[in-house]
Amino acid sequence: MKRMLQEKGLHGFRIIGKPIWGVGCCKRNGYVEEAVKFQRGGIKLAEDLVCYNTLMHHFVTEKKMACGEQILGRMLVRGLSVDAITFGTLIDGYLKEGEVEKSMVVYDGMVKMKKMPNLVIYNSTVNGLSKKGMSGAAEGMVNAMERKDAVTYNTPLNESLKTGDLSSPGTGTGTRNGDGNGDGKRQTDTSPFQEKRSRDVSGFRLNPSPAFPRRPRPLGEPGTRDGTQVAYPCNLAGDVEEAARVLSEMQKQQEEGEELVSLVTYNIMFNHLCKFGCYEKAKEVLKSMVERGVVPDSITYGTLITSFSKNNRGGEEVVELHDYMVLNGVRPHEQIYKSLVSPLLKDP
DNA sequence: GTAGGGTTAG
Repeated sequence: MKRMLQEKGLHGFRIIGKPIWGVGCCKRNGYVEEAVKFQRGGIKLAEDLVCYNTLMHHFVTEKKMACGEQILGRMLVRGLSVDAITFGTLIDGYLKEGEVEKSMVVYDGMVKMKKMPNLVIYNSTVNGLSKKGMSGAAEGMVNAMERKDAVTYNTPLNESLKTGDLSSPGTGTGTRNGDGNGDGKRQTDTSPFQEKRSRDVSGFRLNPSPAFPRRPRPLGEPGTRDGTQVAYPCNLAGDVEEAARVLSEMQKQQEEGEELVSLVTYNIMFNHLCKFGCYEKAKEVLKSMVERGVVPDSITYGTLITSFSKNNRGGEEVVELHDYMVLNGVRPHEQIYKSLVSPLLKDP
């Protein structure tokens, strides 16, 4: 039997008894389906917390929320322990489906079982709320959170920059988006959207679930340095200059030991800086990122090379950018390299 | 020694 499992690629699978390499291992090998079939087919596989959590994650990413609920039910019925990861996975699944209410129901259930929500669950919720346009609610959560990390801010920052879509094609190239633009956009594009957004938020505020949001931990840590709160990036409305300012504040706090800026944060900034034509600023930020020891990845590469090429910044600058990133450890996005960079290198 | 959850583009 064990050999059969191994032949199927289910290495380390155990038929009950000892420490296991359960479904988690199958998943790595792309065999979750097999594991599920085995389970249905009466072959007894090890059933423990990690195994069920892995199944839960699988169902949730397939958007099979009913199955996720079933997994939770089965765990409870069998008296298995259930932890924050079990609940967190389910909560995140609902939020990704835009089902804020249902995520709150699960959250309440968790609290009733005396399980403390952790940072990941809060981040997940902030992410879900932001993507639903409920920036006010998201901001409320962030303010109520005691601990935060880079993930906490990434989605709100991204969403906040997206909203002020000043699409002015054609004028894109050298124009800096100074103060003048701010007035123009307020009168035209964004106002209907903002109205809708604040309605959503107030709707949320009128019917909040009793225990939600709540502080992550009642830990009254005496030594917390306060007054160093980062301005929460909730209403940047496409103002990249302001965003860049917020970023440098966050970088400052990073130096004081708080992990608030990550590679993803930089990638978000690059994306928006380029969209708004702030190429020089983008290069500055790239430099400061590298100097802080953050290595660009293929998303960084793709974002920067694509927009620099699109806007005809000149081949030289694109190549220069490519070289700089490669020298600093990026593995170029292959397709983008082939289509945009290597043609520039042809020398007859 | 061991496993499982959250963030960015196209």
